Amino acid sequence: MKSYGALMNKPLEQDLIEARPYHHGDLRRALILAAERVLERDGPQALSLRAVAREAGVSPAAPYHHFKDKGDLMLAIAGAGFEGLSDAMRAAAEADPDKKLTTIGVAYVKYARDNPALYRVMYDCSRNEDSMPDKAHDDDSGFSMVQDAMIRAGIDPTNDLELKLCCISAWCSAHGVAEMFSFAQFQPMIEALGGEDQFIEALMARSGTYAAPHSK
Amino acid sequence: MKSYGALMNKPLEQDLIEARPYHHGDLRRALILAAERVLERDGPQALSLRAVAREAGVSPAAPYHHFKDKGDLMLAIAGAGFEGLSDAMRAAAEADPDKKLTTIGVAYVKYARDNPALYRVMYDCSRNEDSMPDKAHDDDSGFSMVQDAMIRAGIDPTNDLELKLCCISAWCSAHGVAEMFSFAQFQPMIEALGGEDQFIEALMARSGTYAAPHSK
DNA sequence: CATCTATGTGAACGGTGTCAAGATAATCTT
DNA sequence: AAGATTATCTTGACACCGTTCACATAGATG
Repeated sequence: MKSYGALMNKPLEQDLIEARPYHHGDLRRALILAAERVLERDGPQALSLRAVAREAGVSPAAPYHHFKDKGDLMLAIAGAGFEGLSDAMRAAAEADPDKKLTTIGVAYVKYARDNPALYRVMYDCSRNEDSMPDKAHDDDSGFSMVQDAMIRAGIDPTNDLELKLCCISAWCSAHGVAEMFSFAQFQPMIEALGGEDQFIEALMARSGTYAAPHSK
Repeated sequence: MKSYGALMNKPLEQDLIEARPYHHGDLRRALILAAERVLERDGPQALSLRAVAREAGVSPAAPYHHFKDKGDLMLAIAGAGFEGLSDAMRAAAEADPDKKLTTIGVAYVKYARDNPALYRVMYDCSRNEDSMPDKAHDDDSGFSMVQDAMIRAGIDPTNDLELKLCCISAWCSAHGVAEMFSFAQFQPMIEALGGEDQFIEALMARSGTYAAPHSK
């Protein structure tokens, strides 16, 4: 028993944590928070299991009592990220009386821009464990908002196949912009447009005009 | 001197290599080829410097005489990948008399589908070292093909800003589809459409209708 | 109280990227 | 041709990683 005692039996520094199901702090949640801290501070390639454990003040083996392996931890982090993403989209949609598609798409991309490391983890681990972005398919989540906006944009709501195709296409476009907009070679374009926000909005406005041609 | 003698002073097994600037085989190229072999055989997460060196039959430190570090090797692999990608796009464009945008986009996505591990490496390392996808900006490369197709689609060729914006948007969309189309939750949709190809074509057809609205 | 189980530690294994020191072989100079 | 130079490769080490194991400890349960 040496140096890991930071949160042994004592309340966590951040009293954000309310429940404490076990004799030590709620390490599971503490680990996810620590992971997000590491992510923002040191970037995604520094996000190792050991670094997270270190940040949380526990031994390298401790996380294995709460997560099957590293991928499982990443999955939990990604889950938190997807929640934040869908919150951001919802907030944008509610602020826009027309609930336009581009409004939601811009919110999506801006979230990715503001949380680049987290966004990377979200899709990195959802590629490996393909269980994850089912979360994005849940009814109260982003996908249904896109669907609503798509109907508002003129897609026939009774044509389920077409509707879903358009939603998926829009989702892919947003993801593509989110991943690429920070490429160095776009910098002159960003300056020409007068800022990142304008660049994002310009891209999203051109990324798909879902209208009559496909909705028959 | 133990076991790394595979290509010491002897011609490389694959006589694909013509030039041999130094006293041992052209290890630089041999490493890139070995990396591609590892990538296809064991997937992207198995692509370690040591694995590549092992595959090429040299010691773990040998690559450091040809590449600054691991990222530099990845960069070289990605470079080869981008060449293959632009070849695939050009071939598709030349096969299509109308040189339509979707033709090129579909070729892009299919290349990503057929070389998933390589495609991952291409964009993984181009995010870190933002020097890379300038290669995709070279004049004889993909970007100018997209530009041509964009003009053919009705974008005003004299409006350089608008033209570039539309190209970037199309590029982002293709990248988004390329990264996401293999997600598990899209499987039912793929079956409903009758195959991957149809799915890709449907998505690309909806990903951006670059027409009058933006070209004024 | 004693016991059980959930949760933590410590040490170890094989893997990784990277580097410094030494060996070896092609090239350059004379 | 011989010696010096330089490029290339090996060896061995270091720190870090993910993971597992045996063991310690502290709440919960009886």
